[in-house]
Amino acid sequence: MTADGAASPGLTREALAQAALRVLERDGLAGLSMRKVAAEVGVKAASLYWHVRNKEELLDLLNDALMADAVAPPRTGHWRTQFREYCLLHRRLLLDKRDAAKVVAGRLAPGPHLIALMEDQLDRLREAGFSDADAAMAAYLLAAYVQGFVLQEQSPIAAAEAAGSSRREVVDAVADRFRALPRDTYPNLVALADDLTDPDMEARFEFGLQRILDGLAALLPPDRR
Amino acid sequence: MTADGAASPGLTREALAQAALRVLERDGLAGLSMRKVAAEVGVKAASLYWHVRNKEELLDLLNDALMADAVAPPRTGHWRTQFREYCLLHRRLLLDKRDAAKVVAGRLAPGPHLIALMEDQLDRLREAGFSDADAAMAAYLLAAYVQGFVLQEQSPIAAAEAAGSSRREVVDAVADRFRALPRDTYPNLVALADDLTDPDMEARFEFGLQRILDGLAALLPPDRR
DNA sequence: ACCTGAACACCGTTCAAGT
DNA sequence: ACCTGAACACCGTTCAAGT
Repeated sequence: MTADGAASPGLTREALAQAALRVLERDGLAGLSMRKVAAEVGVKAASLYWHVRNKEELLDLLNDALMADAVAPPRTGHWRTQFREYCLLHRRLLLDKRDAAKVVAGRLAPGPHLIALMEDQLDRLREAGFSDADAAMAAYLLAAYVQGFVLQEQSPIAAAEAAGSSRREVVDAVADRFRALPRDTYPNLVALADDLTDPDMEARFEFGLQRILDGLAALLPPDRR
Repeated sequence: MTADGAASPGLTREALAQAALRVLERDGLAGLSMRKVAAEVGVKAASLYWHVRNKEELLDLLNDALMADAVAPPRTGHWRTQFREYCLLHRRLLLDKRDAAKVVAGRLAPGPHLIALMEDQLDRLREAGFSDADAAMAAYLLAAYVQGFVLQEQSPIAAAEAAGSSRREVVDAVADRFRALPRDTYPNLVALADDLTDPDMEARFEFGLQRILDGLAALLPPDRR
């Protein structure tokens, strides 16, 4: 069927990645074991090592599978709105798959899907007028922001779920801790307890995003901002 | 000796945190087990559960212990230079302790040391002229940036070490992969391969930091920027 | 070429039992 | 009040052996 002449309908690395994706969704990253992925694909754990060097390599495959659904926003309008949209989409993508940020974080070998995304982003940044060096730095900065933010946003949820309480409860507990501090040594924490624990993460994400975009805009000549 | 009247020289939670810190430095986060921390403190693993609910709680203690060495920069000069210094120090702190960013990331319950730090930062931000809401958001943004950046920076090093190759080798390999891409479909990645893999993380960190500070400055009335 | 059984050296956590 | 032995239900990985 395929051009490479191999007839084997057997285990593909792609099939492995999909299986890992299902286990991730079901059991989270902490529950993702070689044994479970193997079972998911109808095989024993030891067999996986024929297809993959070790678990780390399986996570690389999973990483790329997570990026498979990434889409680029329409290439119309100001570069600022394009990149705002880019970051919102990327956050959504990571947020929608369980523990996705944890899988992606600190994994520097980009898979083919991420590579395609980077190419597109760099193209837009250069067209917007950024220098080569600035475009490279800006792409890195935006990716780091989104990943870092979602990691911060998603991990406590998982931890709270594991402990059996809701996100809302956890946040409220933190706010209460702030308010309960001695006002004379922690006047600012007491005063800003509500602002610090505002549960509207959407707004929080947007705030940081706008600051970064403002900062990037300042690199451009005034007529291109 | 102490005011609380307890004579027990036995295991403190503080001693546990210090032991965890030593194990972390020696074996990394992946090698940090309850059994090893117990051994480090001369006790069996099961005993730890008398002092701590579970491993998660031990990691909370470790988290706070990591923040114990944090220092605040001098409160002189422009708010911008104060917060630049703050972020540089915070990055240094995380970078100097093995896997520190991984421990800290996504752990939202702040320990006493982090609480003191937040109080100080909020105070400076408000004095600089930020509104309550903006000060809260800004503190979060800066912390998220530093943690996210160091996580990205530190994890691959650990992975490379585990695989037996140096960071330099890994980065070069990525650059080679970019350059080896077909130039017609990935012209930007090929052209910017060097910029994208610039190993000067110090400069990369500074770039993002300056963009964020620029963006924050734009929130202030012109005369206070 | 691909899969398995069995083993090795580990995990976190619980719990009855000790002192 | 604090610690232990022993057990349970897991891990990732290797390797000889199967087909």
